[in-house]
Amino acid sequence: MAPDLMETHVERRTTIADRIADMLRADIESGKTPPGAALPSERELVAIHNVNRGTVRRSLGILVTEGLITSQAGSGYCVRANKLLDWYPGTFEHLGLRRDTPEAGSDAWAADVAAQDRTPSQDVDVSIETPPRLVADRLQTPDGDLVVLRRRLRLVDGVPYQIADSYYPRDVAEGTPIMTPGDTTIPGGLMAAAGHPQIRFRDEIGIRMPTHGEVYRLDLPAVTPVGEHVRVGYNRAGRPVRVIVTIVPGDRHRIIYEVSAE
Amino acid sequence: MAPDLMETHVERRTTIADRIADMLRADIESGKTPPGAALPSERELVAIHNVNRGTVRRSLGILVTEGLITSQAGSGYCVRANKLLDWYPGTFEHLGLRRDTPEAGSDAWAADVAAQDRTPSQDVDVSIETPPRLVADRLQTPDGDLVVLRRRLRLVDGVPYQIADSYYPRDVAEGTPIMTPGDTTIPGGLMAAAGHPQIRFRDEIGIRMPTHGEVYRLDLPAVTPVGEHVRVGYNRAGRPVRVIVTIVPGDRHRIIYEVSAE
DNA sequence: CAGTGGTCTAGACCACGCT
DNA sequence: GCGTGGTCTAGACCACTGG
Repeated sequence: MAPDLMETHVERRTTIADRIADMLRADIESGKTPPGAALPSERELVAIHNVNRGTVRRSLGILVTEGLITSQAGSGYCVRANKLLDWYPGTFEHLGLRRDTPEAGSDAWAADVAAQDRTPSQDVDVSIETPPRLVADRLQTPDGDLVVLRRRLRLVDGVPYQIADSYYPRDVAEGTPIMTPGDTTIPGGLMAAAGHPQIRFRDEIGIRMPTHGEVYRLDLPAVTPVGEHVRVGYNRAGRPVRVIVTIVPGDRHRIIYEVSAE
Repeated sequence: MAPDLMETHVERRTTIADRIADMLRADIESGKTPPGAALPSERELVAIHNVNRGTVRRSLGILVTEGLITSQAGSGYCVRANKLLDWYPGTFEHLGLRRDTPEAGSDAWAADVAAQDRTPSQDVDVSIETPPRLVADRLQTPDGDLVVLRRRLRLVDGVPYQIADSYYPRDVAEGTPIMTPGDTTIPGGLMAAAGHPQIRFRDEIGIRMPTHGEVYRLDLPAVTPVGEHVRVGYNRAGRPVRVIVTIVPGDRHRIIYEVSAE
């Protein structure tokens, strides 16, 4: 083992792997290893620090866990680079409605993205399915009832950024523009067009690790946490008419609410 | 290697460690290994499955990463149990204010916890420090200026649940109840008492992995993502008078916003 | 084809928990 | 003092990437 790694080994409660990770992290944060740049290979680090490959792998594992680097078998490790997008799921100014209002429909997101000088796009498809229990509970549909599912994958500059799946009771959606697949824009919003303008909504935000399916759809690097944003929308009669489940990778988003009391 | 582990090794793209993790996970999800129960020791699993200890450690590492189990050196692995707490950082009904209003002060949280039949408590201390840049930017204080920091660790049933650190410009806080350490309750709220009632706020929510310090203060199991909730509060003059940074472990919370348009 | 990360084996020593 | 998890070593084979 290299002497510089050995010296502090006894006095501190830090492992060799920790200290190698610290050095690599310092190089990344100082800009010496810029975003996109390749790191030394595992076997090079073995030679540099005179330690075992398992130890080097543990060091790199720490940085992968922190989301600083990614690995690709056959190629190597490189520094990650992701720009944060500000997402405004609900913005209210002075009791008036501004950006993503209950009425505004789905282009509020596209407008937000464009306002940040980036290019939005969406993959949309529509199907009829049995909803997960979380959704059935919130839509108050009987057990086993089918609902309309409008699946969206939202991209920014061609990179997947969000999964936004909307669930509607069949009587609300059928025969309305909601059933139209593709990235369509309806003035006034989908819900108003369906005769159920949204008057109130309730947002729940959970923080968790992604499922395998989400990792695949969003092309997530390992160990990136996601937000699960569940919006239940209600019509004038107080009936829940839509549930939107949005999966928001933590490395690409900042969620913003603006609220005013007068 | 045990034959049952070897059989599927070639046909599927799953590792031995994956399959041992799958078996352990199935036992946890079926309730065969209930919350709080101990898992077999690493060396027992080595004997059971006839594989190397490193492989067993990788299996257990998968479950630790998923947040299903915790490890304790000298003792063993056990199944985790954590109840979710609903947190309402901003709840507005019919344009009126309900729970945590800009005016209501810090006991809104305690009230929410109590409403869920659980017992809140807080550790509070106050100091004067140079704020992190994220806070200085939002308070619009000159570089290097000192601010008042009110540090809170919020506990539920004696278990750490949130870190809530509030930052105030010195002229706003000094000579007011804000400077009082300990878990005090001020009717009408701290900000109103200081002569700066909050009229508007802006919430930013980021999702990330915790820092080492947060892991320690919140006693987090490995690989638990957190939400970083930053609230900037403004007074009538539109001046930012408070920044609250709340660290919310994902395994203990669901964040809820309720918004109404009429 | 040479090099890379991913996985696995078979040992070892340490600090810490429990009893 | 025995068993536990935490760390480290020194090998090995595989699938994949890239020139």
